[in-house]
Amino acid sequence: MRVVVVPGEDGGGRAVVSGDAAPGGGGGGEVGEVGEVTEVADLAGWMGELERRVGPRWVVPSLAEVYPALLRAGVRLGRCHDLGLAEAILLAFEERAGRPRNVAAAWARPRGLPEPEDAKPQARGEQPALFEADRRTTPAGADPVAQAVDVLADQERRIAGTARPDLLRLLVAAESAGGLAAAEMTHFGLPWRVDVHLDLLVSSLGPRPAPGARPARLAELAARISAAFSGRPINPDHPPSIVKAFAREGIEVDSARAWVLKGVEHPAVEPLLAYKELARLWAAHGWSWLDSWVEGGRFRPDYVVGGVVSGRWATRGGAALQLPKVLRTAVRADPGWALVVADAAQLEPRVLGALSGDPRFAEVAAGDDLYAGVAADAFDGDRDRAKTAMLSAMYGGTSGPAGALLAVLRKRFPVAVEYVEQAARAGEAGRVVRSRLGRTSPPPSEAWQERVSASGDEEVERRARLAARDWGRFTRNFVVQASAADWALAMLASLRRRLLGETAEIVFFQHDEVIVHCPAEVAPLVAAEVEAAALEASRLVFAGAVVQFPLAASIVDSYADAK
DNA sequence: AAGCCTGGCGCC
DNA sequence: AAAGGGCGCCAGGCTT
Repeated sequence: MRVVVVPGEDGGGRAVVSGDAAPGGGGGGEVGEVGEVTEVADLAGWMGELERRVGPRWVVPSLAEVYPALLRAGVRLGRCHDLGLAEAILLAFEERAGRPRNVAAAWARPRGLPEPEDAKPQARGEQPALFEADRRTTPAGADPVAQAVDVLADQERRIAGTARPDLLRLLVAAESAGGLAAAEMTHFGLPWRVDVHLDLLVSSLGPRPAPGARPARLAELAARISAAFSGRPINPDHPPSIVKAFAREGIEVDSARAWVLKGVEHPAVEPLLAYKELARLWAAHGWSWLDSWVEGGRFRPDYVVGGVVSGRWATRGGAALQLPKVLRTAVRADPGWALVVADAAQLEPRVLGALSGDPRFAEVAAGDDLYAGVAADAFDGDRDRAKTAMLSAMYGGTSGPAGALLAVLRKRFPVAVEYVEQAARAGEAGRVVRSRLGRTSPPPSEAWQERVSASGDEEVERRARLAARDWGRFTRNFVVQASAADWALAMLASLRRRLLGETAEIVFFQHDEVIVHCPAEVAPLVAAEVEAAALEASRLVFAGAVVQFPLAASIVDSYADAK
């Protein structure tokens, strides 16, 4: 059973029960009978009750808008279809990404895509039209629930009309499960020991400075930097002034990046590198970060499901996906509880192996360490060179030794390398590419089209080639990154479903890594479910692939102790 | 003052 | 032959 729900005001809403689509989508994904619309005063209570009794698949315009309030009311949902998330995937698939046609989709649109001119944000308080007119089959002003039913049917029809409706259906289901998991992760929060974090800040930066002042340790380093430049005051936070200061000493550097400075012989280098590292900690994850993001021993970032075109998540505020490794020690299980930390090892090269079906690659990738296997087969056991070669294949790197290493890789694993090169050629030609499940790369902009097709002097044509290659690198990486995101999302969805009846909270998910917080005695079961979820994701996303996707779980007290 | 850009660096 | 993909966030400094 499916229940379509559109929230209204003051915690109420409207709902309608809708029949299930014909099994297997053989009937073209028609929505079955639609019942009477129910006016609900206490939406959370009503949904909680129905969830317990029936456990339907809920259909909502936007989980991000509905689910947090339900969670606060103590209601968790098992299964869901988020119309906005599904719409974003379908519009991209149909190469119409610029025109989301309902508010939820506009909200959920991956960042980085151009804002459509006709999708200006609604004024506050104004009741937005749920759907734009272009595809509406119900009359203007019709019940929003009826419109949602209509959109659901439309989406199912569009999915059924694709070459692989099974894969796209899986992607849409996984995306919605991700929407549920994301809201739950924010609700539960990542356990965060403020005292541990504060100790770390004080021991590395000194006591918390007054507002507007620099921490003592940074001020000392700044003084040492200025002293090293003949006492002339230098602002270490201003890269151009650092470049100029070195130039005055007769040292030409073309940037003030840490890795550039590492190659410079000068007394200012050591304090500068130390300053950069500490300034980063202070600015990005210092006292004000703690004030803003950690409350009651929990870090609660806002996750943006599908926020990256490849299907990776983004976050809004809190920089949750860039937690520096030194801070992992602040992530601790509650007393009597444990963290189950699981990380898919070498996910992207494994994904490339599975996508391409390269038989020799599958053979050497069988072991725990894929790069070691590739090295033994093609690089005289030199793991670093094997890794560089693989990364070049997936990222399009060509500088330094990368080109030559890639040539070796191509000779030994022609099928795997051809897979990404074909994606690169598609991008260079302005075509879209798709992930394993059908997540589709955005089409290049019109500005790109013009630049690439420009003809004229040598410089213009050189720029055209560069622009084409830039986009080729993007699509080359997209097929791997987005298919890895497919797998990770399917794994998360599977894990979430497996843990629904347990006392266990998924509290963190970062591209290829997941953290579960649970009572210590439940941890072994959770670890087993993590591995089962990885197997299930592999079976669903890469059916028949020889390549394995190990997801080893470790049970720890502190995130810093994982692996 | 607010918005945008750049350089830089954290994570995958 | 070929400038390694994706993000978020910060400070500084520019423009509006």
